[in-house]
Amino acid sequence: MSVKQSLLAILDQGACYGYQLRAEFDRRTGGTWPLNVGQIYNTLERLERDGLAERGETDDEGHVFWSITDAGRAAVAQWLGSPVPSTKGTRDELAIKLALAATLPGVDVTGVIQTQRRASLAHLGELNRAKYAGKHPDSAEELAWSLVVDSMIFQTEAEVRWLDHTEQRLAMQPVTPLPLVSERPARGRASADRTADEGATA
Amino acid sequence: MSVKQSLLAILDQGACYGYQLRAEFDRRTGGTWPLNVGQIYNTLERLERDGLAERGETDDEGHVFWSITDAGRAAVAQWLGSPVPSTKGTRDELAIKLALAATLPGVDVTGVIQTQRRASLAHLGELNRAKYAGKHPDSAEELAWSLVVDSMIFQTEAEVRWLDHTEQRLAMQPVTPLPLVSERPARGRASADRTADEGATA
DNA sequence: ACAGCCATGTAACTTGTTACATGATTTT
DNA sequence: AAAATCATGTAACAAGTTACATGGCTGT
Repeated sequence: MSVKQSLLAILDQGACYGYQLRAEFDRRTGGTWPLNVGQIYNTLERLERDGLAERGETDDEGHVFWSITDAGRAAVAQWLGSPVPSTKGTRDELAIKLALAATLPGVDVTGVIQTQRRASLAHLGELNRAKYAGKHPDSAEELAWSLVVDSMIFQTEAEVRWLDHTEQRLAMQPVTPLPLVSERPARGRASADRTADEGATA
Repeated sequence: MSVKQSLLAILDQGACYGYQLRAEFDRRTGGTWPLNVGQIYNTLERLERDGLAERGETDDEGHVFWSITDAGRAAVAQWLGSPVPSTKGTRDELAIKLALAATLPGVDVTGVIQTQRRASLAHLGELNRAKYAGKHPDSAEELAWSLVVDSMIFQTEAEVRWLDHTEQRLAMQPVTPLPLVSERPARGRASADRTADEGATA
């Protein structure tokens, strides 16, 4: 949900045509978010539909220029002024995967963790190699790129730490795998003494 | 892309009907991945379309049971046996947002960072509060839930560290914002001396 | 009777992603 | 002439999300 906003933020600097828009996006993210050209035109039409951008003139070379609307400018300000929406609940694939692996009978959780750990460490190595591959962030482009790489490094490091932490926890307190509940839940309203403890996780 | 796999992994334990499937998923993730009931039926049909699950009998109470196929079992083994795909390039909304904010003229990057930091810390507080809210992970369900919460905590902590790190970096080495390139890129093949340094970021 | 859960499903929609078609221009 | 790039677009698809319709069962 940030491609739309990103393109809009660039459009806020001045009218662009599609291809140029991608170039600007690439330049500012160092290609860390591979953006297909076709996607630009999709997104632009969606922005137009939502009243955030509008199709402008075509110059003599055939470039179709797009500009931002007032509503679009407001959307950019809103985007930059508010934090990234912290999704209540994870959409973290790895966390869910391990939680499932830990509670399903017959799954080698430790094996899953080890495999993941190896892959994450390898990924981390690649990231660090890319980071120090003779590049000194002297230009603004490279600095922006290295910020994104740093973010990936930090996230991956956290992933590894969590994997280790989880492995230790599971070693100390082995999980009894949960089989499928054999008896089906009773129909009708739940008994009244269970309705109060719902908000705990929220 | 893990809902499909998750449901399939549960189906691997035995035939289920839709509603039961969601209950099992919820139980094993502690509701940290809010899964709409309707989504179950969508997903089941997609699994069927892909030959990973198949519609089975309906019992006398009207429950439509689903079971896993051989291909589905293979898919589960594959899923659990291989690491989560490390997307080349981030899809990290926050990283991209900051990279853009840092390279666009007229954006208060520090403000963006501070706002985000406050929000992330608040989120972290909620997570820790939820974690220690009288819950001791004695049951397998609660342990699985607490693993997911730990994952969120680790990720959010990494986020805050990265924000601090980024703020310091930008303070030491201010970014000259990049205006849109005024001259349009030349058409035709790029000059030969730039073709070699593409693979560096990959 | 009514509220509320159990249970199945349908339809629409959002964002992201990929493949393809088309043609102009420019360098080798 | 061939290859590569610039440039615009269309179509289809994948995955997730939400809203809604429908009906049965059960406890208050």
